[in-house]
Amino acid sequence: MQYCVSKMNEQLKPLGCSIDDRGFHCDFQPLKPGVWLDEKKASEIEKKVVEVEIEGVTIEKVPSESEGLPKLLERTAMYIVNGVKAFLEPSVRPSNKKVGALKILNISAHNPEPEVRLLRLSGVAFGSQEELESYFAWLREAAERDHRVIGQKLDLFSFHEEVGPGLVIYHPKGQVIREELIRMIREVNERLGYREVYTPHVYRSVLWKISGHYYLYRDKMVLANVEDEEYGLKPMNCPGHILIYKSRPRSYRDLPLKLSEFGTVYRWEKRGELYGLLRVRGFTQDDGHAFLREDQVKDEIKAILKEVMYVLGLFGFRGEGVKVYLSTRPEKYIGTEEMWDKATRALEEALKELGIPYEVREGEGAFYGPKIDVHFRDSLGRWWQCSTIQVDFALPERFALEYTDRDGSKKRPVMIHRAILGSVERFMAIILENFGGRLPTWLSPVQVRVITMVSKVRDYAARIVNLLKSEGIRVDIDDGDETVSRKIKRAYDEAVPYMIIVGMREAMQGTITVRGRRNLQVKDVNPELFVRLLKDEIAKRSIKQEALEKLVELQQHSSKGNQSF
RNA sequence: GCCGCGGUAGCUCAGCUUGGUAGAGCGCCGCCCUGGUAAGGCGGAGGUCCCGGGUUCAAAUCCCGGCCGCGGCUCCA
Repeated sequence: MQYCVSKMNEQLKPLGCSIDDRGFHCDFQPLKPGVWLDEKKASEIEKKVVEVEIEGVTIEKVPSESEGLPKLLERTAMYIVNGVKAFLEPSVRPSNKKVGALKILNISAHNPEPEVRLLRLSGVAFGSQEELESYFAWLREAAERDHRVIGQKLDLFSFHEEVGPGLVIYHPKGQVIREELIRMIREVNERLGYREVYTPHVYRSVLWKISGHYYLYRDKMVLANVEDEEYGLKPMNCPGHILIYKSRPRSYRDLPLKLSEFGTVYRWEKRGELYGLLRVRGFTQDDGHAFLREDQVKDEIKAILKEVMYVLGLFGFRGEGVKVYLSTRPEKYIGTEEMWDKATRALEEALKELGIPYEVREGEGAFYGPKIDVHFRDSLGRWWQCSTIQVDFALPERFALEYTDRDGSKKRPVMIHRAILGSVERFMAIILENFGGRLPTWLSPVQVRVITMVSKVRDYAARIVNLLKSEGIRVDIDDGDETVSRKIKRAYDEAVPYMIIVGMREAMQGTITVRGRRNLQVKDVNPELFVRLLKDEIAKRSIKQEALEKLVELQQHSSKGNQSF
């Protein structure tokens, strides 16, 4: 690639190539300002790379000449390909195998240093055209599952110019999903002993000066001057919770003190970094802070970890699809080595005692304490990090937190920050993509849709709707004068998990026809039976259509001539 | 913030190269059909062509600026 490009345009000097899980990136330095490539050129390059005969060409590794090269190339290995200098990251091994298929997906600028502007070609390469095709199929699949597309199609949320970029407006159906997620975490918090609090969105900046955010993250904070005083929107919930701790003297008997909040925070991310619900400027964390004695850290971590695994498991993220990382003391840190060792050991022991496999990331901890991050893999094979458990020595210090120990001496508590979903909006985006919009019943904004076959059964349909409503099931009705197949298509398009179809036959018998996902349908169902099974499926927060499966099973045992398509 | 691309009906998009009557499909509304399982038929309404400025007799179309979005880069306590 580097060889081909430099042959095509002498003004572009190859500067390196790296590979990650999304493909390759090749960087070039334009020798004159204004030298650039467009899409037309890119497709010429694609052709040329595939055609070029490099089989048998000697690729010679030569010692990097450090002179005259930008600093960023110091670690890059240099090769000579047919007399042209090329560079590869040390992790990328050279090969003179023929490239079967190549696609340049993006031409962009790469600024490794503020002054250096490189041309970056990003794309994918495969041994054969077929592999490239299947990659495209995957890309199309991912595009169809894009949460921004689903969010609009299912009427969940929207963004508006008048509101501002990165600020989400939730529609009724989107809010149902938010509320269900929050309700689930609320139950988790209850089990863990966290008590929910509520704190304001705006604070005098002095609070952010004490916490240190004002100095470190000022450019990401929303600040406003009102009546000659500066206020700031909260970028984090912890200072608010710390003030609750500080509102009265604390004794060792008061610990652990655990506070939780679904706190909406604002972080002014740069324009280009915003991305649907995955990266926004205002979002809600399922935040929680525990104030602990050192001897309480391990148990707390264990309890949280168990719940994290439970929550991820609810969505089918488990086993090989979950990875846990323990990040240890970085070079720059606060607190004493002894504190760090104790805390890190507590995290490690917690993981070991629970039998959770984990990987240590040496020196990757935050400056204020070690942490555990949990990653999981979605149905498209992508990895995400949402849950985090962080030990913090810094904030107790900055806010001079203390408690009176058994012997009357003043001690400093340890803080744990934890979030299971992380950001509710981000988590929502991930599960929307994971399920392709077809959410489990408990999360579905509309759980059941009643569909009429003829207008004569409207009263019967209304009775069924009322029955479900009275049982707390989210139900709506489609009783317009349209064909049944049209209504069924609409329900599928809107990702409604269950349809109840009623016609003359059902109205006469006092039964319903239940249709679920994957074209599965059961006739002659007793409405009360369905309600019971459905409530059970919802209460268990199952990701499967358990009610439907049970109906199918029951039907197979009976001799009635039911059918499933 | 940087590089590239884009913004036309509620949605998806065509028209823009070459300036001169604003288009399609879906959705919506109405009528017909009273339906048995993933788009029934016919008709109708619906537009500040993102905003501001410029060029021109004339701008959705060409030029400049802004806003918003998209793909990357950088960043993500």
